[in-house]
Amino acid sequence: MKEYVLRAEDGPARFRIDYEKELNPQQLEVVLAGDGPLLVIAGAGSGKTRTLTYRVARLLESGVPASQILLLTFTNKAAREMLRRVELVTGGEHRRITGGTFHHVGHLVLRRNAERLGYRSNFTILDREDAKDLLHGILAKNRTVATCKTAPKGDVLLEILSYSVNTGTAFERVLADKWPVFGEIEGELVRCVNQYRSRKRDLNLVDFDDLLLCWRDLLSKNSDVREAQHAQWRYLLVDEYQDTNLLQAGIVERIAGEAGNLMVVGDDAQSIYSFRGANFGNIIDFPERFPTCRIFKLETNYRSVPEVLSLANSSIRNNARQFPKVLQAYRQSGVLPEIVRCGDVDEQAGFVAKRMLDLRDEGVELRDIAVLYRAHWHSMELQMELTRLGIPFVVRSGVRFFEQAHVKDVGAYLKIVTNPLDELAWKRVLKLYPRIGAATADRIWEAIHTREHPLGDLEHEAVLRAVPSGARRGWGELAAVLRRLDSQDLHRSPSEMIRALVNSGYETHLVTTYANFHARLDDLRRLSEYAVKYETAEAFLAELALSNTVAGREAVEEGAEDEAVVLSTIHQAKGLEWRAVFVLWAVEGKIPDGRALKEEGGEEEERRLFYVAVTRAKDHLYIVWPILANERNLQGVIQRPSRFIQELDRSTFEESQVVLG
DNA sequence: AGAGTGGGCCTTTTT
DNA sequence: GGCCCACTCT
Repeated sequence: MKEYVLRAEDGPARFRIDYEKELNPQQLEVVLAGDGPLLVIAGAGSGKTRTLTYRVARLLESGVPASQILLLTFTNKAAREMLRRVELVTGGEHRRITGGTFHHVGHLVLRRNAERLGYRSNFTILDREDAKDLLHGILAKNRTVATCKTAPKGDVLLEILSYSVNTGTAFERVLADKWPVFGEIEGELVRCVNQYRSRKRDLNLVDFDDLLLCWRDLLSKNSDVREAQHAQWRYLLVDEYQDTNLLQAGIVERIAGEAGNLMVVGDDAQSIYSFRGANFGNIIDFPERFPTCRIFKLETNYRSVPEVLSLANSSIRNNARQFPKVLQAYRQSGVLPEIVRCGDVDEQAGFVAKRMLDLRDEGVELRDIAVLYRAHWHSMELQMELTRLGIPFVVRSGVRFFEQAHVKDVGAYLKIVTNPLDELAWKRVLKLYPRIGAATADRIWEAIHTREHPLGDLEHEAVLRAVPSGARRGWGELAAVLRRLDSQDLHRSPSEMIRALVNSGYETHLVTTYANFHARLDDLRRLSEYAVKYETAEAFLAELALSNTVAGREAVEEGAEDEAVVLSTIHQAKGLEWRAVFVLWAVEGKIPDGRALKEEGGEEEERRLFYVAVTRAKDHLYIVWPILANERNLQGVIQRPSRFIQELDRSTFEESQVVLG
């Protein structure tokens, strides 16, 4: 288990920084500000990370022990980047600060206080797919729901529940407001949700939301815990505050206390996560919640040429709800953004690919180019075109690395060994063997989980009775693998466990099941190497569940994207920048997304998303849209350019049209 | 009865 | 690519 109590022997700082030289006056003010609550409104590209980094350095320099600093970010990537830069600035002193996503730190807190919350400390974390499966199973067993025509599927019910948890709204309320179609089976759905909650407890499982919920409740109900954490983390810094939800704000506020040293940084114009409960009000109302707070603004943009910035400003001006601020360009004038009209989807892909090659000839490296879009599948045609032309690319969307079947399978074996009551893991693994499907898996699980020592009784008569004769051989193999993984000679090392698993049968499964087994085997080899960092399977599994695609990919295959163009959803591009950015599919229905528009405040959120997309560009910005596209079963439907294009000031862009030749 | 396979249909964003 | 359903095979 990773402990979050860090070095006790923090000494005085041994580095010197010339803050006046490194920072602009606005940034400097933030960095040198004294104790108490601080709100920093940081525009896109205004050196937010830089400011946070120097603020941390300054705290260390003035004698604050690293162990008293808690740095909360939104993504793993942001966390790693921040800690790396702190280390750089402070001269590489290995002063460990508690840093990570809310979920990550919540996990550490929960491990430590599991018993108090009614869990055993070897609990495992459900990722989205696991949680969905668990709910699906409960729904399928409910007669009323199963026979009802308009019943939610597992993933929909999970979304409703998650939204209710993250916004602190009663489940029934969310159901009535946002999913009225399910009104008639409300009572049954409530029952299912309650079953889901108790199943998690019985099986020693927590989902993503529990990591936050348990933490918040722990702080609310136990003044001793609150005081301990308040004393431990005397300095809290929170990045991307505009995307935090009520739960997260509650956690931070409880730890910091009313006059605590809480610094929150964010940009209301870049709030794009309200669909999962992010609360705009956290940042807007911060001054009211913390009456003694001081407010700072960072308004100089260092990233983009003024042309890109004018376009961005011209767009976001159309939003009513925002902090007034004027973002100013620091850089010299460059080229105007281009809005490119293409004949159809293939031309759109063709244009982007060709322009990429031109840019490369002009000296822009491929890794400095990104294509951004609203939804995963919007990049399909482009991927084909890039493949055809041999242009290397990495896709930062779609199926996540850690969510691929073979990675999930390996995780499931490890989960069984660490938490033999993990029903989902058992069933996933069982179904990998011949002649074992859902029904047989259920029966075997029933026989196993009632044993006092599930892993010790694999060949017990009572268990064997549940295994039909056709499946006996597979069961024998599985039992042997599990005994091997559970044996002491692997030293409980997740890395060795993965290797042992691959060597004792799983490789055969891959070879017989997947055409691309070679790539998958490579993945597992890298996964095993990556796992060396973790001493216990629990720690490793938690990392698997809490890491997103980007982090996972990068962690596992370092440097693979050195020479490649990046394809990403706009959401995943937040906080990043490239010399050239293409915004794909800028048509009504895609950007803005048709469904998102139906949500309250949907148009403004979609506009902020557009704003995030365009402000990723440093030098070159292309907004591309096709006139014709296929929709459902209709071919060649005429598209309308995005309203976000139409409302732009005409002087902020140049229009062009694709002529293929 | 239950395992396995193929076709049809849909596709928001994520810790 | 994922999910569901209908169909066939054991």
